[in-house]
Amino acid sequence: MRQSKMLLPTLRDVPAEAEVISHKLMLRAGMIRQVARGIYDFLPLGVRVLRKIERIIREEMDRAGAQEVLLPAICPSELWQESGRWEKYGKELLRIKDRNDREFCFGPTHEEVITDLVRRDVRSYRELPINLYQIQSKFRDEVRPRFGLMRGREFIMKDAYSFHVDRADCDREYENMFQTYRRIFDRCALAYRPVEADTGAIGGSRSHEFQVLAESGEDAIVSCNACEYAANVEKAGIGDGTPPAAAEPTSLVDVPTPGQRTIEEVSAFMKMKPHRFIKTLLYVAGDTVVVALVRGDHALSEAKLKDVLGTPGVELAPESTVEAVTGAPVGFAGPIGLKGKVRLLADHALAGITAAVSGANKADVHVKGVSASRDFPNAEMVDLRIARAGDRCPRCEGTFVLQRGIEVGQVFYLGTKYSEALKANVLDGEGKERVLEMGCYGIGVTRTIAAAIEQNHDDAGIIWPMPLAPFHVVVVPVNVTDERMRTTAERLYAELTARGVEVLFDDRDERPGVKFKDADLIGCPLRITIGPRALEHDAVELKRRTEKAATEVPIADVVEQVVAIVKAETAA
RNA sequence: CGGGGCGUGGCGCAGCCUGGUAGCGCACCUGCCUUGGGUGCAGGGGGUCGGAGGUUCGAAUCCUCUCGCCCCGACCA
Repeated sequence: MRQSKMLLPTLRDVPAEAEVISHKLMLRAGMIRQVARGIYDFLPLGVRVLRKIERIIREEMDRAGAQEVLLPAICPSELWQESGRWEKYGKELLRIKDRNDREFCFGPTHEEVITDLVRRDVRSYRELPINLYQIQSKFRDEVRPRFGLMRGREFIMKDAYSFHVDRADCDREYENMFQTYRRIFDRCALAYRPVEADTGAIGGSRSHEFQVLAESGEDAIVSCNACEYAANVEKAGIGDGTPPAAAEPTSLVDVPTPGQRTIEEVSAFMKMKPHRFIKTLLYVAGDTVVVALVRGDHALSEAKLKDVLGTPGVELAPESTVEAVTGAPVGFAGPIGLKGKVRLLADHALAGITAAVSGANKADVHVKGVSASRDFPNAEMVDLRIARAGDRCPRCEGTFVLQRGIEVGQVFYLGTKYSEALKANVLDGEGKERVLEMGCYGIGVTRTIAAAIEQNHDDAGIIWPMPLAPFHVVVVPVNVTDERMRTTAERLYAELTARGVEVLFDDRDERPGVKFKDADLIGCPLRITIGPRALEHDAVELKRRTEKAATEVPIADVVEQVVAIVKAETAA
């Protein structure tokens, strides 16, 4: 591609809208432009990178035995009514009506549509297993789109859905997809970790996220410093900590704490460390009220609470419920003397705690001397808290380190959640109807681009790994008005292109400095510079984007060298 | 949805407090110069100051409403 002809508007200044590095660099490099909140144009350079990732995904999904389909972006509400998600998905579902007032949504994910397809066209166990995938724009009317491509309202996703006659086969495919995802992200040259994850709104029972490690990541993950265990903090199992020193229960004493509601406030007011407190949180799950206790310095994981309760979701109880159950305004709840039948759950870290402080279920009063065994013996002891650095690994003697990650992919074991709702059955070998077991597997394609840049850049710009690079090499004649430089560059451009190398040819009549700055910003892995110095000995300069210095290569050899490097670094 | 901030040529900004008819850098166009890390000189084009209403002789500037965008908290690929 000739740069003089390419729509490649690089920017010297960073548009004010951008905050994180990937967003800034994509704007500056002329890859994307914002059209509306969370909605972007892809310019030619951006599209080239997008296609690279898509290609890797297609190759690996096909290799894994999946088949590509293309489902509609616009989905009829009826299917979503059938699964129950028309109501449940909430405002994130971008809804529209056609001219006849019939309701549709722009698909945020496609379990309903694919399950509908399969229930209509797959009748026999002999046609299974089947894994269908697509690469398509998805729409989620996010509360808070952010960070450019990291969280858009329209974004490109690879989504795959597999269907099986039994659990064992679905498990097999889960593993197959897990390994396929490893290959995909390995080929994208990303530093990532698969971590155990919550199943979220999509539903299901087993899930891993693929997290690209990056400071700017929105997710917090913990990984064991001794074994392979890694998980999202909201999901991570926590091994047994040191039990609190056994102490004789002390008697309960009310402490007036006027207006002190949060742990921080009461802790400061009473001059006691937060870990001596019991945080009492009221949740509603469906129509039952649950009281959850965690230690004052810990945070409750709603994902874990949800799992423990086996409900699709939990919400903090409204003020009126808190007052009805505790008899006190919000801020003074405690485990002692709750009214009515409520389910009481306590985090493991509270087992055996003595001389703790909690709310007294009276306005402006806390109580000290609380003892777990004496004062809430009926509480179910469960894992409720968000993991932190230093927590004990559930699998070994190691401890957790905390990292931030960008979730670029997730695999789910879905089970029969959708097949049951949509009545997707097949006949098995005995002629009996079986509800299909399902798995689903997503990759945020556009988010992967952002993640790749977060991980591969320097002060001058992007540093593409070869497999994702929009061009393998940029050819820069220092001065196009010089006859020999120009013709040499033209020749190399033609020869490299003929050999299958993707070349950006900077044929613009610009100063060398401008060209070098743009080349660094765009970040092609290789640069060939054609200038007077090397040309004197019939050579050009070959430089890697990762390196400062160039090496002189005879003109006669440079094509072979570049071809060899590109081949080596794009090998599947 | 709550809290904070910002809307002035393509991008980055000044001007607003203290009303007087729009400016700077970059980019863009023309010409000459220059050609190894965002070159120099000269000339030039481009802006309903986010929108609507109001105050005023006069509004980018003051007031009201509204729309958009960004950041911080509850969601997810």
